[in-house]
Amino acid sequence: MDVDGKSSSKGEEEKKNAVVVILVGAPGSGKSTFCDHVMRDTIGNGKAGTKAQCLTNAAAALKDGKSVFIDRCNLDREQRADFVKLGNPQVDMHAVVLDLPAKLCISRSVKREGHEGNLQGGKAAAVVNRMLQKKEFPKLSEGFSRITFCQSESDVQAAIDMYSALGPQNTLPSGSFGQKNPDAKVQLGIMKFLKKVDSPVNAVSKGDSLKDSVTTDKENDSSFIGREELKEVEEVKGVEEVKGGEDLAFSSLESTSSFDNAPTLAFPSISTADFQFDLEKASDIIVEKVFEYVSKLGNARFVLVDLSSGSKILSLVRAKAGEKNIDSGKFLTFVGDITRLYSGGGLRCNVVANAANWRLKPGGGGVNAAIFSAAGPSLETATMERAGSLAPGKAVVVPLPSTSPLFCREGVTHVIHVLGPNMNPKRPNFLNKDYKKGCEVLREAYSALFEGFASIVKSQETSYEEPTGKLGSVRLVSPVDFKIPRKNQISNADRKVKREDVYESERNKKCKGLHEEHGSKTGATNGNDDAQNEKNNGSASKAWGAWAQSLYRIATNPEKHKNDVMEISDDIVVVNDLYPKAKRHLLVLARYEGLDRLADVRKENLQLLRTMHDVGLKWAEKYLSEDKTLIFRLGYHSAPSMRQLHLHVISQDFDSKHLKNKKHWNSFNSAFFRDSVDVMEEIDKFGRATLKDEDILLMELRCHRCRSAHPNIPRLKSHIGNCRAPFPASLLQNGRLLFATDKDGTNQ
DNA sequence: GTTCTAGAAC
DNA sequence: GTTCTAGAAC
Repeated sequence: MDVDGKSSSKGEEEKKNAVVVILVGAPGSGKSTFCDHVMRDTIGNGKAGTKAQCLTNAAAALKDGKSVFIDRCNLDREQRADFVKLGNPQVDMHAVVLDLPAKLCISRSVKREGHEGNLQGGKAAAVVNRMLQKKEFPKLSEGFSRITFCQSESDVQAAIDMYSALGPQNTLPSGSFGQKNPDAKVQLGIMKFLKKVDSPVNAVSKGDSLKDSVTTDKENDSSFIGREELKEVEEVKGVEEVKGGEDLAFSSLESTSSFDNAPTLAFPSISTADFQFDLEKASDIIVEKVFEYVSKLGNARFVLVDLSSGSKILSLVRAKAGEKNIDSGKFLTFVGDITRLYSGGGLRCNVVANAANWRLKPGGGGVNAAIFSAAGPSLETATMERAGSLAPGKAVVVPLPSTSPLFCREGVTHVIHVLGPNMNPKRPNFLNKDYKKGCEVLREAYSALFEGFASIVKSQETSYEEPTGKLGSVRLVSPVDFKIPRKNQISNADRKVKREDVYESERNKKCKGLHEEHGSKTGATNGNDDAQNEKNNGSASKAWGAWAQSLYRIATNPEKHKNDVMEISDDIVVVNDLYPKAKRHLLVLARYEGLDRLADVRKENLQLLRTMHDVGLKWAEKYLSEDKTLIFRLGYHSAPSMRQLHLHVISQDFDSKHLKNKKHWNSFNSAFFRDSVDVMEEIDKFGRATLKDEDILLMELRCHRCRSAHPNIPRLKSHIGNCRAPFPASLLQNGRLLFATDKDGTNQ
């Protein structure tokens, strides 16, 4: 079935409400079923036609004033373009995206016999798999006035109901609806796709499901809002695409583009929720303050975030920002969860503002509860070290410990708590309708917030480790302060000096030196080391088990491991990995006490990273000269199992009996593996490297060259033994991969 | 029946 | 990090 015509009941004037609905989805996603449910009559009797026939039929049906549903896969933009052209000012173009779990599409396709696409049996899985890899979701900019995403059977049913009920007199709101977490990187393995019934791990809905969006829009009587919001989502999608390419799982590889890395502050509207501040007045102040700071802060971006898709404050602010001609590249509004901007929306924000309470404690509700909960207990500890309470109109900058999920998952380096004026009689510091005072305090609050952000931007532009100290009403404290145990109650002025002392003794001394000075410490038992870890991080960081100490021991006493060590210097030790995961797999260990993993690395370690990289390069080149078929990659694991910072230098054949499980594969072939070149760049720019959560290791198995998915390790290994596809473009950039060179110096 | 994964123990 | 092994998947 290619084209279905839905007859408009009667009369000429209904023509203007005719609609072309393009169904977008893989085979087995339920496009035909969708049409069957919505349609009364079908053109083409369910037989497949050519695209040309389909277009002709569709045009004819439209001429008759009928609505048309296009039932082809339409998974890429080019395919859709010709159908979009059918639209004209009298005809709305809609897209319905059936983005159901791959396992469902596959199992349906496999079952189906004699379906027009001739996709039976085993081939179906492969075809669906391939199509899903290449899918390009439709965007409003292609010419659609409405896009409905369906990501579950219930979404599909809701869409069917909606289109079935669509009479000739009514229209549906414009905009894009129902797309959930577009960044669902962690997918279930293919076997799970085929077998299990549960939905994808990341299918989180935050009230933006199809039904919610539609209702919200009705309540707000505005299709305009829907459309505008889509623009925001689209902008964010743009970001996602820039870095994501065709494979979401690899998006972070390319995420270091300068655009994406502009310092960005995400902030909720202060005081307008629980504190009941007037929205009109608040939106004026937001726009006024953003206007003031946007020009001051170079390429820094500001993002106003609200959870609800029908948010009044967002539309007010958007309209007023438009009037003031604020650069839309620097000030965005965003609908979504402020604690999942990157993982849920592809939007990278290094600083997040919290609408805090005066006690700076978790709980309450709204943004404050969400941020404390998402950041984990380390945020509370860190906050309490900065300040015990907060007055209205003030803000406090808190660097996030690298152990915080908000840091690892979302790339947030700082949280700025800000307290606004309160107009709610049930809350502390109630201003009793005194909006003169209220506006004053709200202005002060945004100034403090943006000054805090400015100070972070500034400190990152210059040296990350030289905080500018007190700035306006904002206290900025270097992240290193976390290393000071809480009991050290010292003045702020003393703190900086003290901090450097701590830093000097705990970080910069090399193992060798430390060993001489504190002989007992290096020989300390496991238990003591763990205690040290606990104390230093001020949070429940992963303790290193006894089995995780071997690299640490080698780095500390390389002379005792003469048989294993290939190179020793003051800074590094080179060893072969005891369980190599490829033909060549060696480790460059840092010989610095306290540098246990990438999360511990700061800007002052940049030279060390460069040294490690150069040593790794030297060894890779040596092996490349011996075997020109090898290809090398240098990088770090986001969360290593073994203590002591180590750089992996690993050939890309992955031909090894020691590569046995998903974790092994994904730790070298997902964003969990941080290329050394990217790590150095991030440390240089931001003082920290972005790290991926261990969740990503459970991701499906994909070939690192052609990106095809495989059901299990043995099959993957037999595939990679033969696959000669070129590597993905992202890996070929910036010297992430090292190839042997010909005599004339060109790459092979 | 064999193959493969994933969690616990080390 | 690996090894061991129960039980799921085939």
